[in-house]
Amino acid sequence: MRASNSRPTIKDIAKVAGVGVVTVSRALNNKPDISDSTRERIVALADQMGYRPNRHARFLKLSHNPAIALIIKGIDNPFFQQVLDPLEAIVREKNYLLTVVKVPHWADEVEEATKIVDEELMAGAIFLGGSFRHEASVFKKFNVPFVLSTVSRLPKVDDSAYSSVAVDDQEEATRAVQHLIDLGHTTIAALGVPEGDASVGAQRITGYRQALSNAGIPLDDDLIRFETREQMNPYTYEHGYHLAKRLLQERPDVTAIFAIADVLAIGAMRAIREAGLSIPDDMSIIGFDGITIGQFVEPELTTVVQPPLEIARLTCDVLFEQINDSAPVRHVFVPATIHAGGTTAPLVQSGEAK
Amino acid sequence: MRASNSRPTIKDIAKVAGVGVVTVSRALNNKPDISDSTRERIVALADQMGYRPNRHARFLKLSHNPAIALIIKGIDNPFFQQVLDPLEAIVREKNYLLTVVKVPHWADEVEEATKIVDEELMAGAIFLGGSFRHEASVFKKFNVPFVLSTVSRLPKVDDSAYSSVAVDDQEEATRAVQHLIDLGHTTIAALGVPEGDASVGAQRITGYRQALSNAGIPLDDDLIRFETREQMNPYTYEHGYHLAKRLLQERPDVTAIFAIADVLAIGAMRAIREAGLSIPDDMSIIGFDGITIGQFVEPELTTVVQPPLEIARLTCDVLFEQINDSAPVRHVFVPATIHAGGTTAPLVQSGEAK
DNA sequence: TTGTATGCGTTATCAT
DNA sequence: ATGATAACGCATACAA
Repeated sequence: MRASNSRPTIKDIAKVAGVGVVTVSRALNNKPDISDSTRERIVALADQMGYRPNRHARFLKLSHNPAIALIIKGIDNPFFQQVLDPLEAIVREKNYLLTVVKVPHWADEVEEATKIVDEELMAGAIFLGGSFRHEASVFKKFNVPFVLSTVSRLPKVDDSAYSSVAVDDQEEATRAVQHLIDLGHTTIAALGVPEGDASVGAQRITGYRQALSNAGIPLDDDLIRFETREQMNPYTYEHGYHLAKRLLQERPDVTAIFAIADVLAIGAMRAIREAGLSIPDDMSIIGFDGITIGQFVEPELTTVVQPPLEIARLTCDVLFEQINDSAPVRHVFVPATIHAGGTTAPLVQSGEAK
Repeated sequence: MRASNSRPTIKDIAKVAGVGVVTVSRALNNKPDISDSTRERIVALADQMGYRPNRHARFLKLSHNPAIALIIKGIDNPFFQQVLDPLEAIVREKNYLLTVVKVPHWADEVEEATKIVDEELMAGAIFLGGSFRHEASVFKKFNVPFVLSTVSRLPKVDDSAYSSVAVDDQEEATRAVQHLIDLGHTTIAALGVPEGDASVGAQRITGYRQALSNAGIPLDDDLIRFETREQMNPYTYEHGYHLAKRLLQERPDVTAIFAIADVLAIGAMRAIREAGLSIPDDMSIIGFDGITIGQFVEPELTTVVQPPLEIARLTCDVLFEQINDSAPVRHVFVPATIHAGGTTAPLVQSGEAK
């Protein structure tokens, strides 16, 4: 039953067609130096015999494997799905195979990627998300082109060591918080980057601090909420829920929340409702990402929208120009937009809070 | 720059170590017939030289590729993510590589799968979701074990042609609709399986009809809503929203909705709110799947919960017992449970609707 | 315990 | 235009 032994090889086809293997190879790969008549004959025969090329054999010889590894960490965030989808389409369109490797959020994504890429002799890699705690050295091991998607600056690593396509997380976060400040809020909490995350989470928090600082609002670290439970994905509705639950208990003076991800915001919204507060009248909240579900919760989520299609397209552009043309590393920033939903409102100046 | 030419092979290691290639091969694969001292020496050397086995070479020889293809159609449904995640973990734990192939919902998933599996000489395949319009014949082409996950009965195909792990979609749908009937509803609409879908969608609609029939409620096909726009994924919030929007305009007599997927239900909830109706007082709605976000919308979604972990585990069980022990095909049904949220309520007997 | 020779399916080189 | 042969990296049967 465990067939596959029955699969015809070019040798079999050659035998049946009464030609040499190399002729078959040429016919199947649209190479020159072969008469149209024999080509057609062979192609038809191969099709009829149910021939499939053996990638292992082919790429053992060619040592060029048209495959891209897509390393994705923290898949739970639906936003990644929204960029993964077009990414996959584009890669396939270029006749490359995309191998998606999900790594648990506590694992070392670069380590995993190196292994896969090396063993499979892949042509390149894309890191979607991820929290890079790495030193520059780990990227040295990487001997194929790679791009960081939705991740921009890496604090410990020199720009020249990698490429990236992302929104300016810090800048956009500042704008988001500025939006809350413009509405009159001054006691603004932030949810929640775990310590040690050296990536988008940290940058968005930096943006938060920046906005407060710009506005002359004193920083209060107690308002920056996160949790560091091991083996727990920080980008989940649950996490946002728990963070907000505690926040509301401990800090009834808060009137607005900046969540570094929509999933956290949506989880927080439930906690806010459970606390008997109304959104946005008693509590404003703004998210980050622009995931689809944000438009279907009540009220519709106000958030910083990252353009998934554009990110996907640019990621592929940068990657393939490195693969095909040996182009140098590049850092692309794409603009985000604030989508005004119904979760933010001007601060009501009165003492009736709580 | 495009290195990978620099990767050491066992030949290089053998040269440096002053031994034969076969000794290296044995050392690296923990084979017997090799002294511990040389093994350790070689392993250390390989590590130091940054050796990585070349899968192409290895599996060209072995013609057994420890890789599983995961074909997933209609990825937009978040429920698939919830089973994909543990699935991936289990497969990796068994030291198999999982290649996820997403196919657009209008493509032929079996065709795609056959190609990949053949070319990569994969050991097996898992179909996650999908709408199988196929005749039995297409499965004959498949010469490796495969399992349909979250899909049970295929109308046109004999049971002996495939394995499956899923809830009993028809039965559970009947229970869901029965739940609405028990609350006193009689004018119950259903959202939305496109015509031609021969899979879970159709079965859940069949379950809906069954429930009405059991209760002696006359069937009204106008209450079964779906759309057949080409190239449009039916399992989205948007789709549910549009279906409900029209339904509410055309049929103000409806008091309850059965959605064949949670995404549709959640999309519909927005349409219901926009129509000025309250959930569940003016309109009850029940979903199917048990996606996480259902617990974070307001009110919390009442739904039929499929157990993703159990489905993932059983899918792997069935697949690997076929791969390793040549076990026969098997059909596993897992029980679902109705999660009582806040979107269903007893019918209020009065004329104030609308 | 270790090494030599062979072949997996394919493509490139060099012939004819 | 076509074919014989070598080579890709690895693992196995067999010999030493």
